[in-house]
Amino acid sequence: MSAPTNKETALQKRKMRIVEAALECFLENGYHQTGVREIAKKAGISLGNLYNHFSGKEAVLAEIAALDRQETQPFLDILADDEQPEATLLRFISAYADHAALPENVIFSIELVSESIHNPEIAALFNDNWASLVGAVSSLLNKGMADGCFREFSNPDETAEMIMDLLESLGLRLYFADGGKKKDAAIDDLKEFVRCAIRPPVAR
Amino acid sequence: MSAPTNKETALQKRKMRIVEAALECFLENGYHQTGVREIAKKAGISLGNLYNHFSGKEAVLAEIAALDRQETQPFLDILADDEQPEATLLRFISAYADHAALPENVIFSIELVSESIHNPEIAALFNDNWASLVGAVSSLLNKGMADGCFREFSNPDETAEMIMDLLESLGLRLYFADGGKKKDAAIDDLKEFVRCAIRPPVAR
Amino acid sequence: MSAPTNKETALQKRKMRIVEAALECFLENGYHQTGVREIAKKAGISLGNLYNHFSGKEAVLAEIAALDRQETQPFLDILADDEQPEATLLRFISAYADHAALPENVIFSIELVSESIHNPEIAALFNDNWASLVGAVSSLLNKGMADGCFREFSNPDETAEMIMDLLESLGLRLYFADGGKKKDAAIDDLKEFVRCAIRPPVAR
Amino acid sequence: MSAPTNKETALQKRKMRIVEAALECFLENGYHQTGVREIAKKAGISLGNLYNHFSGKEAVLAEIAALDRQETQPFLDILADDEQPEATLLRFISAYADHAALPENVIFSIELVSESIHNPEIAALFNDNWASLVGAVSSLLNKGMADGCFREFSNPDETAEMIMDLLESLGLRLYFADGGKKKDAAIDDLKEFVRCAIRPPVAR
DNA sequence: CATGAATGAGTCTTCATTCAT
DNA sequence: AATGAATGAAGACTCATTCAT
Repeated sequence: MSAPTNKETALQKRKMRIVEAALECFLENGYHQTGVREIAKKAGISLGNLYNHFSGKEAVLAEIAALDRQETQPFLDILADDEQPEATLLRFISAYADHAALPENVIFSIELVSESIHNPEIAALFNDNWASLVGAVSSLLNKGMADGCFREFSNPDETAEMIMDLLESLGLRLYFADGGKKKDAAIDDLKEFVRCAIRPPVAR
Repeated sequence: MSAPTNKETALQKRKMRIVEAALECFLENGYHQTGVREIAKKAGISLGNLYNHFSGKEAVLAEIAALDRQETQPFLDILADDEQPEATLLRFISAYADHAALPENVIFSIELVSESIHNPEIAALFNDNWASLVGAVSSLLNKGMADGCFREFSNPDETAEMIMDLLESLGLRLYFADGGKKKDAAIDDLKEFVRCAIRPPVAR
Repeated sequence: MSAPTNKETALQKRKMRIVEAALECFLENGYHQTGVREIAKKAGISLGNLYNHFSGKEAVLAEIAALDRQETQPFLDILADDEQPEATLLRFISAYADHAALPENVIFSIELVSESIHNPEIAALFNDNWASLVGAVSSLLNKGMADGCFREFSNPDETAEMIMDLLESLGLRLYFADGGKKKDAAIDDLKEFVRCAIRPPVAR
Repeated sequence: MSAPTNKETALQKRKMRIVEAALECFLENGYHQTGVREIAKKAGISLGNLYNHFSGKEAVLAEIAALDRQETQPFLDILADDEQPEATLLRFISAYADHAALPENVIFSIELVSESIHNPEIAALFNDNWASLVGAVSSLLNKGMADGCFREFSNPDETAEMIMDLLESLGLRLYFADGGKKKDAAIDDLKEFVRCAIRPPVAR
């Protein structure tokens, strides 16, 4: 494998510029309302040249979705620490909620879900990301069950999904509440809700 | 109140036909991918005539969103029975989950949320619906707290929102799982999750 | 010939209402920018009913142009007094300039001329009106020539046309000057110009 | 100043082709009756490409109006010679009348005036052109007054406007007379009229 | 790799007019 | 005479994409 030449990294930088420009546009006006021209302009390149880097508008969206994967890693790292499952889970919730509550992430999540419905390729990327997070949470739940610090879930995978659902939904809710709701309080409520939902039948 | 004339009802029927046609189209191809021509064609009327009934494409979407309100009523009715809060809540969950899991409802929810981001009018209609459901659930939670059959929520409203979030998310999840997941099992898991989340600290 | 019944006059009134409404619309937005719906609405009748009175949008315009003829009469009356040709001509100029300077008349003249280019029927009506005025002025010029108070025109008809041109143009100019020009001063200048143009070679 | 590249001139040529095509269409059917498709077709380009050169239909009209300015220059040149004001003026009248009598110029003038009423941008372009001509005529009149070969105008600017009015109106009149009137005779009559209108009180 | 002119199907919407009631 | 729903062609304009340079 040859080391990346300057040319190669320059190209990647160019691609990055496009992706970033596209992301900005999508967040501001939505995927469908954004024109390829607009993206190229914001990226500072010519319209035609964009097609030398991406096969089309959709490919740009796919690239963004793929890059999203990178942002997932820190959360997987948090979940990897399974010494104290409950503490870890709560730490994860705090961290992920902070991330999911960013308006840009809310908007982009919706845009992605919405696009997923009629676009299998995007759906696949989206599911991938989701599955890796759910899998990690699920592992933690299993560990906690084994340790006896969580109750017996009849279906840990499903429980993991529901916890993730709550986190994503929180972002959406805060977005539409539009400042009228305190993020930190909402996160605390979510933690309380989850803690109750996973604690063993008899309080410790 | 004067009785509706034949003309009036015929007009309403026509409007209904358009709304139904539009709904079908939106579900099949999404709001943005659907052309006004397509709607008119499916409704069996001329393109121009559609504009005699609606001011534009967006107005059709708004009408659909407004009609959605009617579908909400049965669930409010269920929640109104607060004799046995827990049983009522579980009944509501079953009913609403069934409803939210219908592919058409999933798709339409997403389409509506997605549109809400860049379209305040739709956002308002959507929020209205949501608020009425959350309010009803919240009332029930308060009653349950007073009765002692639920734990003390530090914030019943937020709890209600989370329960609703779980229900909406369930639909989405089942939709993307695309047959690979059993609806009934998932609903049971959700009930279990919520039951644990709201029960008093010491098991009854 | 039977006397007009109440019904007949009511109909004419209705037609008048339509014509007036149309005129208002045309002045405000121009003939092409005005929709038939708009006219009907302003006239207080239904869209379909307008077609019971006029064969179409163009027919309404034609009717307006025809009615314009009536407004011409007073000026023909002024010109009919040929005792003192110069005084009469100057009186006519004052009166017609006042009329031609009204914004509504300017706009309508332009609209009519513009439409005349691609529409022979309108052109005919327009020319009719014009010809009757030019004819009357021409008669006056001939009388003045015979009386010796005007110079010998090599072509009185053409001279009459030019005087009328100056009057119509004055309206247009005042319209676009938009308040920056004094109407009365402009009329005085026009009178001076015409007086010089028609006086005999040696000053009286 | 860098020399225009081949590309630049090719582009300007393309723009010219569009402008010419549009002009043809406008003359034939009028501005409002002409569709953008028609222009593109006549220019031999695709519909969409027209929008790469002009922001819209109106911009094409504006460009035409702007180009009209160039045609004005020769007349300004004629008027610049103020050695013999009367001779110069008469030469100008002949030249401008010839120009103004061309059917295409008549039609286009009307179209432009008509559009000016509801469209300030076009009005501005139109006024510009007009003002430059009136200004030049006015200068000449002033020179002629100083030389004593013209009478004392109480308002030379206004007089200049009236002379221009006569010229424009002549075109219109000849257009509607539609062959029934001799252009040259009409021009002679106009010259006679103006000569009388500007000569000093006592014949030379 | 870079450019932006060129494409043409596609967008929503408006319009004058007709017609059943 | 009166209504307004129905028609469908025409309106201006946008778009993702291609291609010659």
